[in-house]
Amino acid sequence: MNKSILKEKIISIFSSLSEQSIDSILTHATYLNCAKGDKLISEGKQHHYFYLLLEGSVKSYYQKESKEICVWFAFDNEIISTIKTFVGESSNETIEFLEDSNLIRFKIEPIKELAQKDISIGHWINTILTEHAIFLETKLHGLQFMTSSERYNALINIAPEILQKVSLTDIASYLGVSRETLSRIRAKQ
Amino acid sequence: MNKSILKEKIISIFSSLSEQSIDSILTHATYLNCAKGDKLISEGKQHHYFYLLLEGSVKSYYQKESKEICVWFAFDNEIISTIKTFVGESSNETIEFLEDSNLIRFKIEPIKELAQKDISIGHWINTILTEHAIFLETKLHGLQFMTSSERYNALINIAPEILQKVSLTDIASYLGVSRETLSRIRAKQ
DNA sequence: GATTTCACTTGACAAATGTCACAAAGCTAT
DNA sequence: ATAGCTTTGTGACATTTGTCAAGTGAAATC
Repeated sequence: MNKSILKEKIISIFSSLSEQSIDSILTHATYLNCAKGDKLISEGKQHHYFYLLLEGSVKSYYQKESKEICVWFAFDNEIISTIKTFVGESSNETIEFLEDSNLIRFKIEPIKELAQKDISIGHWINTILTEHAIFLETKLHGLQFMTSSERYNALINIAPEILQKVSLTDIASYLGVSRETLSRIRAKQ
Repeated sequence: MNKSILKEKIISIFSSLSEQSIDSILTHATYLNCAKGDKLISEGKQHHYFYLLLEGSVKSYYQKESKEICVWFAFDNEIISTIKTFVGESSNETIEFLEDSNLIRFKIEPIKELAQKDISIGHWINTILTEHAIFLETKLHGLQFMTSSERYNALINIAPEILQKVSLTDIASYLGVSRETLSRIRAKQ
């Protein structure tokens, strides 16, 4: 994919940014292809990039003994990062591809420096952080407020495509129930 | 409390900001006293301010039928807001004082406008958002990863003062267990 | 086409937690 | 001090969910 097609796509996704700001961001961007099963960010490690997932899907999970507990999933045109690596600490999540994917990699530090000069980039990062916080609050609310079957129904209402892309095992851990319990929830409907 | 003492205090808390930035923020600030039981922000309503809690304590909770489910607590020198009201939507949390408290109220919109001009204020808001997101992730991780007694022990290790200021009923809902279960967890130790 | 592998389902049982009811202890105001 | 209210603790029981084990079905591999 050449730079100009990339730029088209980025302009449409980062609609809040001026073309000039996008140009300065693209200076620190690289196009990438990754295969199903590849790990993008690993638990316990620092990581100096964040990503825009152009096409494909990933899951983010914690490791608990031999089990994985999914925290979130991302699909086409979503920003991928972890807060911890974004502030320079080591990640507590692993991010893994659910299918062959292509994405754009951005180096965090230079973009943060840009944000110190270009206020629209600062504002853009702000928006991403805010949206992430709202996502986390909504998820927390669901875990404390709703029964597991309510959470399941809410999920497939909001993001039905998840059933096509994500295994029921991963969805169960995302919902905070065992694989078997999710199976029974689905059987009752 | 007069303006100069206030300013001293704010300088020590907002250490990342220059004195000039603090001055411009203080233009939109008011000193406030509130009594135990008062509600600062109500579920379902918009709210145009955020706060710095100077002395005192608050709880933030969702209402579920007749029960309250606590989301977070705040004590001396902490910033108080809800993400939803910060982006102009109506709150899904209620914030209520656990004791007589004094605080500083900041009008959100003018401060956001300041952040568009003063990059250090933008960066400061950014830091608050990031810390909040890390708090939420940690809480989520605890809910999906730890048993209730592990969560209880983690809480009183990190914030032992919470036992003095917050009722066990509220702590139980914060931990995601019933009042009775928390009582039994405590009895076993 | 047979075999292996993987994802999912189902059953049986145990463990954790919620719910309801009531008792005990601590506060508040008179 | 006492009455009344709120908070916390405890017992009995029901419900939910997890765990272990076995079974099914579909896709992948040979």
